[in-house]
Amino acid sequence: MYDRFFQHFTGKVPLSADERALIQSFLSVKKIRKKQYLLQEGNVCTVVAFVDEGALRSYTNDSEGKEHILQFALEGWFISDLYSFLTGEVSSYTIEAIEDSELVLINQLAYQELLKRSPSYQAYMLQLITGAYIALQKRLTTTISLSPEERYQQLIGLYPNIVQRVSQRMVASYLGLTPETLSRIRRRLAHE
Amino acid sequence: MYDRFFQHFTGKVPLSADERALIQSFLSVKKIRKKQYLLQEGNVCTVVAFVDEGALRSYTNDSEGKEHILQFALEGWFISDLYSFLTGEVSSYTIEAIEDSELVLINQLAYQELLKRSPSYQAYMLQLITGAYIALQKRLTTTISLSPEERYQQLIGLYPNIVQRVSQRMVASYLGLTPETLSRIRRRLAHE
DNA sequence: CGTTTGCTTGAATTCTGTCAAAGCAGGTGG
DNA sequence: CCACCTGCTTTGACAGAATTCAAGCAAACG
Repeated sequence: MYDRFFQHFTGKVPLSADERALIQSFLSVKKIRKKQYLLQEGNVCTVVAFVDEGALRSYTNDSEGKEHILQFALEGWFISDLYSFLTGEVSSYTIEAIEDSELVLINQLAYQELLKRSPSYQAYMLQLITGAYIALQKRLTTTISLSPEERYQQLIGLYPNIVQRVSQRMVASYLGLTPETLSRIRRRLAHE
Repeated sequence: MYDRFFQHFTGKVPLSADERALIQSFLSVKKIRKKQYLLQEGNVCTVVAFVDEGALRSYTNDSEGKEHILQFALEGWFISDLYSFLTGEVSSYTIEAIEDSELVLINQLAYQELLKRSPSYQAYMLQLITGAYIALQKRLTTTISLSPEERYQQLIGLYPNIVQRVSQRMVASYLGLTPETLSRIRRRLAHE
């Protein structure tokens, strides 16, 4: 159940059996079905979720009600609104399962307690947030400095598995395009 | 010299005189003139800079050589490419002073040593990276979900001091617009 | 005082979004 | 198991918005 999570963990930080047991006692497992929400806009984000199986997305709605996807998360990825999770402010994001999924959850109490009690967990979390920061910086950089076509090509180059599992309208939303424009870009690229 | 830095520090984490002395021994001060570089694209980012006086910006160049500004940093802010700083990979960003500035620098050795030796520093750095993450998330969200006009209005609402000290072409670059388009947006807003 | 740099404005162009329609595919319920 | 329905993708025509190119003007700088 928690195997993939601890595989990810020990890939970054070594872990004794005792400490693993301590950490595991603070975690929980949640199954979530396609189209169900893990977080809804206007609520506080109370968990950090590790994706053991399935796929999720986080998005925000603009003033016209249109969705803008911030992130996809497949197996082995984390998803959360760390801002809301850490500050307790309400979130402006929604996190939704795009496939039936199985998650390992860390709630806010577990997060704070484990930071105090487990040095390995502390080291792991620092790496996790650093990794989230780096991923976000890359996302912002490509968003502001590449053309729509370049953004699409980079996405299929870096994450071909995501494009296969996610509908084109979601890819379009992630890239900041309408589905129509993405369809035309794909046609142009297919005709070389 | 280091006063403003430690003021910022103790605003987040309490600090004994001994620990302050230890930390200070690892820091250095650098003066940098307008238009000089703190980091150039293609080099490794070797420092995290705290702005004691002045203003800087970080930007990246796209395939057509156009600049896209990622961040401004005024007094009391940090600026760096944390990705390059932490991983040792070369940076795709340039950091440039836009005013004569005075900086407090932390290099990579100091960063690692202080993490080992100073618990307060460790706690401070965790908050710093978390803060950087949160700022980046806000930046990305406004970039992908607001119109150019909304982005401009939010910027002058949140950071009126930045708009006053930075040229309009830089504001335009930060907002992802040409200077001409920003000029037209300002005209529309002035005519209500 | 001359040169450079930044801001504004206009006109033409290009790209993306919008609206609409049609074909397909997958899922659901009878 | 099949018919239907809903949502996704594609395509076309059109409108709208931003970029590009060009010029003029003001302010800053050496």
